[in-house]
Amino acid sequence: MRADTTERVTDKFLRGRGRQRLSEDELTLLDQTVDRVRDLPSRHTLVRAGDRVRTSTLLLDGFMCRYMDDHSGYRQLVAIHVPGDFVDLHAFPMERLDHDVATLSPARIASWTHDTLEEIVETRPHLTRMLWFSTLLDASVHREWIFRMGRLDAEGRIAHFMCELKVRLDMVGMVENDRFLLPLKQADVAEACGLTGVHVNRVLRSLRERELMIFRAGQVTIVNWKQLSALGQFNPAYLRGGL
Amino acid sequence: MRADTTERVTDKFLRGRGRQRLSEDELTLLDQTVDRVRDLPSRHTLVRAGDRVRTSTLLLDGFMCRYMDDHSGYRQLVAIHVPGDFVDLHAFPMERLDHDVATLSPARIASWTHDTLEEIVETRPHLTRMLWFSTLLDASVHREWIFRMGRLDAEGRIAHFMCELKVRLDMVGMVENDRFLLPLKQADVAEACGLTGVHVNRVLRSLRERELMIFRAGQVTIVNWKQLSALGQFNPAYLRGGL
DNA sequence: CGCCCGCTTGAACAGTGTCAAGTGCTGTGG
DNA sequence: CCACAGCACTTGACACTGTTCAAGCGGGCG
Repeated sequence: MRADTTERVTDKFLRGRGRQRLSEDELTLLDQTVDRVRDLPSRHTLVRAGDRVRTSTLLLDGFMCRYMDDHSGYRQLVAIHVPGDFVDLHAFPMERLDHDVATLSPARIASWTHDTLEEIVETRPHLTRMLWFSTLLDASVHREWIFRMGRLDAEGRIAHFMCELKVRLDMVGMVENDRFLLPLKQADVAEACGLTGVHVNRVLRSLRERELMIFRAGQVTIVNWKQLSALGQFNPAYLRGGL
Repeated sequence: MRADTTERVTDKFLRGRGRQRLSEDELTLLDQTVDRVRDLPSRHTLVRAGDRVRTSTLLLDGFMCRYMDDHSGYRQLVAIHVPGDFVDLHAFPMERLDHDVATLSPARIASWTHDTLEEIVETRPHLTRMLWFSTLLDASVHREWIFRMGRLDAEGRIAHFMCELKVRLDMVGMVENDRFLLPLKQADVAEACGLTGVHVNRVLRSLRERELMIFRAGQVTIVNWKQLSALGQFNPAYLRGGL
């Protein structure tokens, strides 16, 4: 499909989030030290909670998520990832993860061994700091999710979730005319927002009927950004890392 | 009360969470480069969202929190901090924060200038990695909070919250006989758990009557750890960073 | 063609929020 | 020493949001 086999794997990394602070040299280093690039099928688990992890993964194409299971086997998504995101860079300092990492759609990923990252930390303070920064952006998003779950009702949560995805996808050039592909089931949205699938269905209908947004057939159309972002109390500052 | 004016400021840092990986040398360096140690009154705001931050703070004594406000002025706590926690180390790579940082009780803090941290990053790769690690532990806690809000009911959330505090305070020697001081109002617990103060009150009563735990007069007594941790689906692994 | 999965809808119900009133400390001033 | 104010906590009645359970729909794919 894409004719970009020569595209650098770091092409989307930190786009719109301080990428300009990465030197050409640093990007090249990352590109040249990639261990592996590969494709994963949809709904494939890449890392399981508790596993010892020896590589870290950058998402090049597709959607991934991180989640935790409760006692009854229900999932709670704790993060969703779009192209350009390091999905488990935190595994480098942590060694083990407290959650699973999986694809939501077919995905293309690049990975670096932790030995390579070790060497970067030893020799490249500025690049190290940018990698650190990128894991902290994830933490900002986590905090916003806590806010979303703690203070917003079902409509607000879904509105906020969609607003976040719109801005994040926009940063990597994946939104056109307020429209973007989102290969998620309603049940996935429910798992991300702490709701049941049934209720997500009802809220989506309401948002559609009130002409705020449409989510259908794996595609989102933002119809009324102003009202939607107000409903979700959405302020995109947290996605940019305050730079 | 405490006769430890000669105590190192880093005394509690990362205790129970990989502290043994910090060398004596590294701890000494941190101790010697402290910029300021000072006391803050209760309910004092240290950093406001959006402020440019030039120092980072380690909590020595007392309780602090980080929170975000919603449109109607209601708060959502996104983190709570106990002695030994760096409360805003993430401000070093981020420069600005997306949330406020405040004390919940009188507190004693130590701070380092970002210039000092910059120098550490330039010259001390291993220490840098440990500082990075410590910010990732915060992120683990964030994820657990997302899970708490998304998948647990009111009882589960409060049980989980109290279990987390018990383990974290235990790591820094602040629990005796399943009992610890917690200078929070019921309204604070509500803000941490995404509930109303009224409902927190009811749940606390129920937990007390069922002899799972007692929270009264700023003190928590865990009566039945097994049942309480089961109710909160609590597994402390995320607090130790998988080491 | 028929099955399966994801989406849709309805009805009854449970959990949590809201509103309002009341209790019991603790600290303060007369 | 008592009266009172203020604050956190407590309780009850009621409304509402979201869940649960159950049934039906529709389109893609073997």
